[in-house]
Amino acid sequence: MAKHPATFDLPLPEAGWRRRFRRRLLAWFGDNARDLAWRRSRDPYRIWVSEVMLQQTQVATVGPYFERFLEVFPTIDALAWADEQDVLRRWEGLGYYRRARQMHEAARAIVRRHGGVFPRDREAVRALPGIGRYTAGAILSIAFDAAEPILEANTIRLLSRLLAFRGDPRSKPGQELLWAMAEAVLPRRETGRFNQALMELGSEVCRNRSPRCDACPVAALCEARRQRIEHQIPVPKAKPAMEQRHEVAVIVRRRGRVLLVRQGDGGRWAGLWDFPRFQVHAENPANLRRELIDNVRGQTSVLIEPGECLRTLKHGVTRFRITLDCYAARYVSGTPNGRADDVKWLRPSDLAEYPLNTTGRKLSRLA
DNA sequence: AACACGGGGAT
DNA sequence: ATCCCAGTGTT
Repeated sequence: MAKHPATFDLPLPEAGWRRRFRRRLLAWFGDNARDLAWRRSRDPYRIWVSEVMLQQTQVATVGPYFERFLEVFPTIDALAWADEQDVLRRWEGLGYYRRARQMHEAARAIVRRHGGVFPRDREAVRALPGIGRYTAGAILSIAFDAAEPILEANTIRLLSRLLAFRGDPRSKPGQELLWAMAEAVLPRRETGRFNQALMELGSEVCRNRSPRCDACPVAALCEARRQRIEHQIPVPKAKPAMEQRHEVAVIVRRRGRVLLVRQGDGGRWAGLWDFPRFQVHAENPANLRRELIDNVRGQTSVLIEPGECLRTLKHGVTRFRITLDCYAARYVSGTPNGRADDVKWLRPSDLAEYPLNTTGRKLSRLA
């Protein structure tokens, strides 16, 4: 191992190691690359869509969304001119909906600033909303073979193990080391294929729970393997305590229509529609009923008569485990608050046209 | 550095 | 039930 810069904890590999690593990795990838939809084209737009969908989202989950999205929005131009509600509708169920809104905004920026052509310039790409260091590197290398490194979940694990890096890979110094490693191993040519090979190996062989070192083409080059500490790397993420929370959603019916509200910017499900939904604190049914009525009135100025609980769903978000009771309610009188854009009485059959979050979609089948 | 952001796959 | 996933942007 070569001498390393003073800022790093560990030495980066020297030239001979890097050469052997690349050769073995690429040979392995030639035999083991999965046939993924976004690997069938080098259109930067398609690569971009796949990379954004794949942010914090598993390959298996993205699968069905990718082709459907591209059927409806086949080009940057098509996406740029689309209605945001339509974009969100195609994203429904994928989560992290900010990604869809930012990609829509970025498409408009590409039309405005770059004539509708995806830019090749690193700074221009990084300037687009929703494209950070990883996604920029991935698109530029995969679409254009630019000499850009990548660092994401799979390669963090792989590179950490290759180096036997015992620190926290999410920390500032950990990130610096691993980005330097990602750059150090990068070849001059075919950087896109190489970066995908890194991710593939990290995903399929250098797995989180049970790494398959017996099937790994670079096991002999792996410092964690040599020390038999591959199971201890990377160190697990600190988990914030889950908080229990109780919410109520209300299906307010009036003359064959149901009341929907649109979530404001910045928070959960921004831009999506939902049934009126509130956090409640009451323990017993009588108080809960009172609280429910007050909440609906407070947010919609609508008087309701709540019926029985239709069903209870449980779901978790980042910090909360939520129990959601869904009530049917009869409209009595009043007018919903808010702009007409944000509050609507919809025919149940029209709910299909509106982007809802996943629990909202489940409840919509009761409406 | 710590958080918020979603939903589902894997064990 | 728990951890994690082809991260980004804000505080």
